[in-house]
Amino acid sequence: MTTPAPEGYDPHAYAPFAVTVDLAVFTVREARLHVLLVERGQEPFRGRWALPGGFLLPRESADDAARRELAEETGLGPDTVGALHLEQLRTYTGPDRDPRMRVVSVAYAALLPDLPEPRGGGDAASARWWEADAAGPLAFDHDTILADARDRIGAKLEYSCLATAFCPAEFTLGELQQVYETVWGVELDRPNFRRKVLSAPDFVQPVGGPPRRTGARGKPAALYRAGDATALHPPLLRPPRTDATPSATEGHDR
Amino acid sequence: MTTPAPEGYDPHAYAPFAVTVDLAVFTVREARLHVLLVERGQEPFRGRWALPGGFLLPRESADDAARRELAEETGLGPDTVGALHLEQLRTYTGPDRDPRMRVVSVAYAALLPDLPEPRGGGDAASARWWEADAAGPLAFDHDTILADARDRIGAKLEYSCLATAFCPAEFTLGELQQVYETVWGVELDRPNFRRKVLSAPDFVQPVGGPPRRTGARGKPAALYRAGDATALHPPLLRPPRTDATPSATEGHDR
DNA sequence: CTTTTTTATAGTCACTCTGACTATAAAGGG
DNA sequence: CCCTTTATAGTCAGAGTGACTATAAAAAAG
Repeated sequence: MTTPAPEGYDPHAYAPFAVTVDLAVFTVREARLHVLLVERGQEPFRGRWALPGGFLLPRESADDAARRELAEETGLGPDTVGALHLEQLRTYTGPDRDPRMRVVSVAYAALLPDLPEPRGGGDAASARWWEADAAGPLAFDHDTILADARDRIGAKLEYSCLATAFCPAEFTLGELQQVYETVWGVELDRPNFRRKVLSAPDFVQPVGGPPRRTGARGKPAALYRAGDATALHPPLLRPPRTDATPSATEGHDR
Repeated sequence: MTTPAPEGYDPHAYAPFAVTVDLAVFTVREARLHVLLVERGQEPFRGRWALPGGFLLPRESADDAARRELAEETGLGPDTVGALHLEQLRTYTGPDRDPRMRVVSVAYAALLPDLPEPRGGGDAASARWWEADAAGPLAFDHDTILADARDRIGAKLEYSCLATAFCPAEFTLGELQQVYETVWGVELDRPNFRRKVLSAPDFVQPVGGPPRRTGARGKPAALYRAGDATALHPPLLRPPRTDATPSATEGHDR
């Protein structure tokens, strides 16, 4: 940056911006994709739901700010928040995206296993999970951010090992498949899914010991934990949708 | 953003940041990947090379700023700049990335066909193409940005139709293959490459008329232009490198 | 003008991967 | 004890891929 650097270099000669982070926090519960939203307590968009987020502190990176805000909104311990998958999505810079002032926002996507209801700790008076499809019109440009985040997550499931971030430490292949089916909105063939996951090196590793027994019906499933790989070879391509879905990875800025 | 919104909402109560865009502008010339760099005229990093870029104007989006800066640095007409492929990479927010002040930078990658030397118009006194592998230590965190940009471009060639952005309006399959080989740093089998490109729907369309005749040696190649597709089905996966290359898509923020 | 060289394009073939499907195993419920 | 449910194993045809060979169309060499 700053290539055509100014002479005296007075910081106030350049337009100051407020910088925030916005978080699209996803989980899969009851076979549906959920997103964490908070209700706004004041204008603008008072009473509307919004993605959690907040301002960067003066000496804080956006990654740090995202983890801090996430801990505040969810009440998760810093150990949990420090370990979870957090991915920078893109930055939204439309000049009118906040009616009060010029704000650029660095958006993140975070993936969580199914957890108990968030404790509305910190400043978020009311935070709760919403089914992603039912997330009404949100404040600011958060509908756009949410849609971009869903697209990105869906795409990354294909060629990364991201899906395990939705699962608890130990999980069955059925649970992992449920993640794919929920995010993609398709049904997958179980033996084929199994074959592909197990043939991808280091995607999952079997965990010894007896299978977990919840009040489930059929044959108990073997447990796995996430492997060391981060990329998926070969990729797990989602079946082509009959209705042409434009990939929507391109173009818009606000 | 701004969920825990303040009461009186004084903009100066929140840390102001300067916001810039940085551009990693790539082209393929003589079978090598090149990147556009500018030499810094003042401190810090005086005399070092850097990615072109600059500050956002008060009512300008980052996309607009990127196109404006690109036009200024390259001397390209607004029509050309308006049409080229510009992709937001990620935003760099390390608190110490600029020693003078707090600057967050939205990084973009841009792809150009091989063009004559940039006219150092605008404020960039000296802008020139550097071979990407020979781009020495750059100013600020631009080495990181450049490396991230190369990773991203290489990955996107696999599953998008991005490669045509490196080619002129009409190109041969050999030229398109050269783009893949240069960016990936591998050699590809020509008949197989041809088969895959032509079988991908709407990746390229043949252009009628006589083949272009430069002083080339062998049988003249048919010309194609970019098709309507933006995504590539099936993807054109790069051959697995013998030396394990970590995908480097994850993690670092500055 | 013929031959050689060079590049583009067509075609082959074995192997792998994939999707669709069937079969068996291990649990719980009646 | 049989039936239902879920997990896991296996099968098979077709698509896709990598490695390779063959032919076509140009320019350069002789």
